[in-house]
Amino acid sequence: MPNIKQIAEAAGVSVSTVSRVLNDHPYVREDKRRAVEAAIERLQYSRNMNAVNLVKGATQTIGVILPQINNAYFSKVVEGIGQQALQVNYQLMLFQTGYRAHEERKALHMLRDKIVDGLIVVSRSLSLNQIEKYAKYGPITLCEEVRDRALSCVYFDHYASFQKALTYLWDKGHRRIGYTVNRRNSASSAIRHKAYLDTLASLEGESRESWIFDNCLHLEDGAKLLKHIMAMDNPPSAILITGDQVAAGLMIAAQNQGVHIPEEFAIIGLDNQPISRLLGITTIDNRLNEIGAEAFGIVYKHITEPTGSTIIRELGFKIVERSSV
Amino acid sequence: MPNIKQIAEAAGVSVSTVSRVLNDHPYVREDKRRAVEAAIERLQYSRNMNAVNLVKGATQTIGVILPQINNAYFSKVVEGIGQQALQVNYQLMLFQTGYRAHEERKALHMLRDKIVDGLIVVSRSLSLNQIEKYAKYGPITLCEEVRDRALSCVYFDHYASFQKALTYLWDKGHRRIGYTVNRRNSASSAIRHKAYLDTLASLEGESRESWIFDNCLHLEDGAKLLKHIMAMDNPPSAILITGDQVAAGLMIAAQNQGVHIPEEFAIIGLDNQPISRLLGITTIDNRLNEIGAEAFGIVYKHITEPTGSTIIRELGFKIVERSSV
DNA sequence: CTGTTAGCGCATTCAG
DNA sequence: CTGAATGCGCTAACAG
Repeated sequence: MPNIKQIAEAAGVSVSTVSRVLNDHPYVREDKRRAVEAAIERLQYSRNMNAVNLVKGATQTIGVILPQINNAYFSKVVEGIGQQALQVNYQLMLFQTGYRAHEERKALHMLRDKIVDGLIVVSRSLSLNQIEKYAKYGPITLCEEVRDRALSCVYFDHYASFQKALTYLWDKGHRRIGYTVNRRNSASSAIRHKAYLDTLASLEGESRESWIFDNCLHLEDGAKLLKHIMAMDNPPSAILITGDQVAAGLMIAAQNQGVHIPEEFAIIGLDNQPISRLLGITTIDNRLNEIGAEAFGIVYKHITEPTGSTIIRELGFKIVERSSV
Repeated sequence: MPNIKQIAEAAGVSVSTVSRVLNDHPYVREDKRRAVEAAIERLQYSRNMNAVNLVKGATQTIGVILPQINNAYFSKVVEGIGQQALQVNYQLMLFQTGYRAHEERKALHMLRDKIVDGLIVVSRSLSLNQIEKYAKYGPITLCEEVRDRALSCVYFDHYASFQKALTYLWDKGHRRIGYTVNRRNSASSAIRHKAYLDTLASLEGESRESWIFDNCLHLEDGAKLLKHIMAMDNPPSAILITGDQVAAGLMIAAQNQGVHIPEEFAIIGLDNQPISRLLGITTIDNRLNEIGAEAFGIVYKHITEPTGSTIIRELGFKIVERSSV
């Protein structure tokens, strides 16, 4: 594997001239340029990007922290990130953490160690304090609402969406309304719970601990959920399911078992995944692709125009009415 | 951001000593080690991995070429890759190509330019000749059968699985059997088509061009497929659907429209995705996770024990009988 | 327009 | 056990 020096010799020029043609600089005489290109071709030269990265202090790569790839929600966000990255020739390095603090920290170290120029945190288990410590090493953007910290973010408003969806159900006549979450102790769950309590209080409706269902992330969890609900003494008449995979799992299980939705109880999903359309599930479109795209845009902006000031972006949402309510 | 030299000064030792403690070398006097560690802590030092990569000529990163992340099939493979990578502290760099030759080539360049130590090609559009050209830069492993080339691979046997599934349908009494593919002009499609013709010929059954359905990849494609089939003059009585997402889409659409499966026609899926279980779809378990895991194992082996000899690994499969046939 | 040269930050012989 | 010195491959002043 030849290096730039050997190309220079072969072409009868200096290394800087080679470097110039490599980087498309102007001011290189045409015959020399051609000589260099010929030498590159002949010796099968390719540049060692590690050296470039070292001297430039950047890698054109950004890291993505997420619990798992094989999941409709996360993949949709990552897809959005990837599409933007493509536009500006950046690479994506994925850190599948499984919500293990150790793995999340390893990803943070990649920023510190200059393996990546920036970081997007799609979902996390580490505390904001822990994450903020690494902000000095490079831009970090979270896909959740974060304020008054050295961290940027893009998010959709969990509170408002819950409020709107709950009110929607209320207006349809439901008085026993529950909801599901992925992890009860996550940041978004706290917001949602508050929205749940607040909204029902303002509607003078009832909220119940037993109408809140934890650990709902995958398709199969939806099937389990149905079973659980059918066995309840006083089940909710409507459920806000925070994830269309779960909603779909419940819906399919319901069809299998002859449970009629929305007659027996209503559901609203979240994420507007393709499957919800097929199953006629009313859902909330939270623009996951755009969240990813925006997240990338933000770290990219931080990299290219370092200002120090943090960026906070809220994305809208809308209820997609179908036939599960 | 301090460098190793400043740490050396602060600790009153030489850079080599610092480097030694950084790399856990033996033969460092305890007090010096502690002095170095203290300096590192105090100055908030972190190593610039680009320099390490440069001098070591490796990055502990492998690249993954795939058309898109947001897809149940590909994510499952990537998940498998990621799990193995984790074990040995390697990073994953994802290249979402959308089957664009240009993007695939860019990923190949990453290998040539030493950004990644190896490459896994989950699915491609570039020719094997094109890909093989880059084998000299580092190990490349494909997730499909490849022989007599400087490329390793891990695959499940499309031919045998088709043969088995077709025979299974035949034995259940079906005489008009069709199948779907994602891209008709892909490598695996050629194999499958041969298996289709061969198997039906040996069974003395009929094969028909109109029973072969192209462009079936996503959930929605399944719904379209159903529509298409219901409008056919002489529809197949059974379809081998190469992807559970498509099978699921068809199944759900069938339920919506009151089409009974398997009474009106039977289907067999592929990939054994969670959704096929929920929907009672008979499917072929092709161990996608393991394919990813094996693929990583192979490139890793090439990196750690360079032998030059190529590795070819075939993984078994089995039919998971449920109720769609 | 071109070449010389000084780093980028670190690992690693090679002498002690 | 330790330090000095060399080089990894490339970019970017700087001086012509």
